Amino acid sequence: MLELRHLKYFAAVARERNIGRAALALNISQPPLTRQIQQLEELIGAPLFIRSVKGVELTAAGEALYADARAVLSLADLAVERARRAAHGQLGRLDVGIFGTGMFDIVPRVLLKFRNVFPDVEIAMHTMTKTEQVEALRQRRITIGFNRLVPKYPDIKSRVVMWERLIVGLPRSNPLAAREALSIADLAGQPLVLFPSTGHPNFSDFVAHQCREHGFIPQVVQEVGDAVTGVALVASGFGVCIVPESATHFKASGVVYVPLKESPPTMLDVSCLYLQDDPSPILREFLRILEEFRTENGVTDDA
Amino acid sequence: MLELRHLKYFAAVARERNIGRAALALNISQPPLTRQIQQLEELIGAPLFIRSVKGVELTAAGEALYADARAVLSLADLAVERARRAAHGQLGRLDVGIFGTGMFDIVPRVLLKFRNVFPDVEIAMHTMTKTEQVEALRQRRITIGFNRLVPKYPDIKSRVVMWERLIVGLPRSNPLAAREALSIADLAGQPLVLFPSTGHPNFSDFVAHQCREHGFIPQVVQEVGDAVTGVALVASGFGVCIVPESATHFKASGVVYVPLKESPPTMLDVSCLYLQDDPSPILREFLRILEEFRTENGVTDDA
DNA sequence: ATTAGTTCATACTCGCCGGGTATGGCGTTT
DNA sequence: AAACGCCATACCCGGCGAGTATGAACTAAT
Repeated sequence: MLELRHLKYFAAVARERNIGRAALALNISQPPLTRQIQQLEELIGAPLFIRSVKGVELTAAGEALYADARAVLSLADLAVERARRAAHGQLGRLDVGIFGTGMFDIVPRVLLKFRNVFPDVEIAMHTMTKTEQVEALRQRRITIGFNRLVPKYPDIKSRVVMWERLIVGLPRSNPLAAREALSIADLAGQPLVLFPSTGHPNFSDFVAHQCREHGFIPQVVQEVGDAVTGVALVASGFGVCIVPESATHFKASGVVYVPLKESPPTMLDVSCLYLQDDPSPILREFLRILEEFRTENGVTDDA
Repeated sequence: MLELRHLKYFAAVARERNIGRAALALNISQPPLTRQIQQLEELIGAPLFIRSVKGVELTAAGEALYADARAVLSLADLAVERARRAAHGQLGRLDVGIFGTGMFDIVPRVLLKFRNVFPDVEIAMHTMTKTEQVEALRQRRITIGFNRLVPKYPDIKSRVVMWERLIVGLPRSNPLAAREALSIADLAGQPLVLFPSTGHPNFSDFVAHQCREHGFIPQVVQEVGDAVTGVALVASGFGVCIVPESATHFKASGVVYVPLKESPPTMLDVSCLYLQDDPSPILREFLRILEEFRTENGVTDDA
């Protein structure tokens, strides 16, 4: 049976054009090397070297094999090296579930930090809803997910990546648009655009809850799927909209963003989800990077 | 030390996701397979499988190695196969030295026949003079050469590929251009364009000799390097030109080709040269094809 | 709960084969 | 003729790959 040993020895002899010198280079004695070469020639079914008094030279078959043998040997070395790197999470693929407004600011910053440390890990991003993320995590289609307001699941852990302030998006025509800051109470009676309504608890529920806390029932004029659509509706005068701060990265003409002055300002999380018992070394490395990110930015799990 | 055995066994286990079944497929028993996998894991420095009661599944490192292992194994198989084919002359490279008028007809026909039988042998053609061909053969830069009027060398054998008739190229304005056929004697007094003058014996010497045989001293007006230049000079009225028949493949306006009627017509060889003791299987196969070609066309070594 | 049936791991023996030393054959060099 | 270089052969030893028998851990079924 062909073994890497045969190819390694053969390559040494082909390189040195001399069996004795090759044996020296391989740190073995000459006779066993001769034997291995003979075995290989028998396996191929043709001589690989023509022996002369000066040493050996390659036959056509030997020439052909030499080219391939080097390729096999270096590929085998590479395979071992890559397996080692994969074991330490330095190689492979990180599938990430992302969501609407998350992709504007915080998610790219975290992923960029990760990519800087592990440039050989391919990062694939998939936009999906919260429930899709949970499903995909369980099926191992993604390794981590980013989302907000994540409920507790028995098999899924989560870690807050950052806390975001809430701000109000209004059409420039609205009288409140001129204010320096607003209170949630100021929005009583204003037509509200909410999003999204799927996957409880969600941002929609969260905003409605905040309104009730401040003593009024929100007047919902429209529910949409994502923040971008919401802001678009605000721009065309449908009403006002409470959005996380990162939504301001989405500029829409005719929309003014005004901060909320509640103190401490009402905060909304962006969290990272992952499977409790996923042994992937890439995940472990990612979580390490995430912890660094949290301490750099002073993030804790409480609001 | 890593061996192909490790990769082969590992690939089988990775494919079956089960050590026992993989052992069955490999025609060995289960314990040694377990041991080999453990060895491989120790070599890599990380587990490749996570064992469960249902069987095994790949870790990230295992996943990475599996992809590479298959590549190494198939490349190793390919290497053996290609070495075998190279040993039988079915793979590799045939460097051919060719010369001016040879490339018009006979050389392509022989090489095409060879290519049809050995499509995986790369054929490289190099135009060079007779002396360059001999030099290149000795330095193994070419495996075969084609040429005419090849002298005997101690280390080089030659084999006639075909015999060519001689014909006369004349400008249309020349009175002899109207004849059906010419004798060499008819050319007495005509201005002759000869080629080439390097590398004796050469075609130039050959033609001069023929003229003397027919009782006149040739009146040489110009010597040029190759047949194409010679015919070009004839076209512009420099004189007449004796060329091998295959030169008629080079059409030049204003040139008329008239056969020589000597009986048996004076013949010129195209021969194939090769190194006496070149062991290359490709050369052997080429010579075999060449012999076929000779019997098909009834070629012998005598004129 | 017990049993039967998975799966992979361990313990031990056997025999092949890779690697060692010693030596021989052969051709070149001095 | 002698000395040298190179590869091949002969022979021995020990490691390791492969085999059998058995254990350990867990699941599934009765």
